[in-house]
Amino acid sequence: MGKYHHGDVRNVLLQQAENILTEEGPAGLSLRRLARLTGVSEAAPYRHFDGKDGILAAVAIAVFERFAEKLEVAAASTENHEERIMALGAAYVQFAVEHPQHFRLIFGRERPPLDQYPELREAADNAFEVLQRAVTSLDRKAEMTLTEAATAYNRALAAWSRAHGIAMLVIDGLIVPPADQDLSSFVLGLLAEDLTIPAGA
Amino acid sequence: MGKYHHGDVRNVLLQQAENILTEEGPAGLSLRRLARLTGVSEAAPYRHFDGKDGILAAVAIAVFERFAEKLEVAAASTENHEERIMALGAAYVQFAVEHPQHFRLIFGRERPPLDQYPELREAADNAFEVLQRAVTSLDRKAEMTLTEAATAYNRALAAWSRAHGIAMLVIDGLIVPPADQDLSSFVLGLLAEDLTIPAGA
DNA sequence: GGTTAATGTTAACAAAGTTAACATAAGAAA
DNA sequence: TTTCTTATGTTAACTTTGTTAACATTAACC
Repeated sequence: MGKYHHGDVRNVLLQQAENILTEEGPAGLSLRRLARLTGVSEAAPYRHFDGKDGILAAVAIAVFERFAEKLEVAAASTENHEERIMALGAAYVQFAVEHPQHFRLIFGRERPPLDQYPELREAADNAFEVLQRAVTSLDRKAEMTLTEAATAYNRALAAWSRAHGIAMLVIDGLIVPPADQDLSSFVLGLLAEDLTIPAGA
Repeated sequence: MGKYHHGDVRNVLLQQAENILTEEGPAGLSLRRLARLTGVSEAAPYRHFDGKDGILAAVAIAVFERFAEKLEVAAASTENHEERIMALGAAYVQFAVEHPQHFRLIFGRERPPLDQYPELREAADNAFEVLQRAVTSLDRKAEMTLTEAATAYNRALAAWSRAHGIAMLVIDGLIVPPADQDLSSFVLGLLAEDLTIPAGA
């Protein structure tokens, strides 16, 4: 009863890994369980991946790619610079809220170190580059002075940081979005909030 | 050779746990290793803590308390509202950068669930309350209209989010602070950055 | 002193990551 | 086709970890 070769075990493992991850987070993902659920021997995954980190890296790469896509769509939604920043921030947070486990995977402790998986680093860099390019309007960089470029870069970091912070704090339950408002308008409100104090103080 | 009772094993375990955590992060902390390093049997920790999560919770509580202290000091450093927000943000990020592992412990996946450890929840709430009180100037709340209070609350969230995002991204190596500038001025610059676009665009 | 609770200990268990040793399939080379 | 090599699977082992049970010792209190 040679039930050897199952077809493309690698992809099935990846898909299954992502399912588990979505439902239970990285804590619930064990190689052995993954193998069992996939209907393959407990050592089989090692033929296709560099151990557990290898699988996590592979999933993380896929997630980064989808994340980058969402960001690109958001960036393309408008030509206006401010609106674009807003759209990006909203998309950033939305992705985190819709796929908290995926978001945690690519930003959390369980993500394998970037410098050990070049493709992972590449996927990450690519996603962030979408952000940076959109926010700093790199296509006009040639016209910028050095200080202008520096300022633009800092604005990018500031916007990114805020979106990231909101995303983290919301999926962590530390910020609870008001129930009487939809998420995106809440997020947009936060993103637009200045630190400058209003007139009457 | 009855080397029973060692004194207060609980505190020694806690201290040792924090040492390990500082050097290797939560990944490197195993109960058995902790026990061995402490010079006690491998099951002894269970007499003092509710398993691994119990130890992590205890350490996290201590960290939250120190974190809250730092924030309080920063909040008390100035009377000016804007400056206070800045000081808080800077202190927030500084804590994260100086104690990345501790910061990750209290905000990351390895932190035991707040609703399972009431004291942990309390410690967390306390720290965040320092933030919120300082930023919304709760002492003047009586004079605020409802919308003013809501605005102030949102400003608090926005400022917190940005500081949190900066902290996360910096300790994750995703934002690299410029080498030719000291950290706090870099952070202050980011915190002060508005999303509004400069005049010439 | 004797009882009881707190605090240690050792021994066992299941689950996990990983590797080694072996088996089988598929494809290239003869 | 036959053979050699490589890719892919399998089982079995080893180590580490979290956790609990069963038992030992100390301290505290009547």
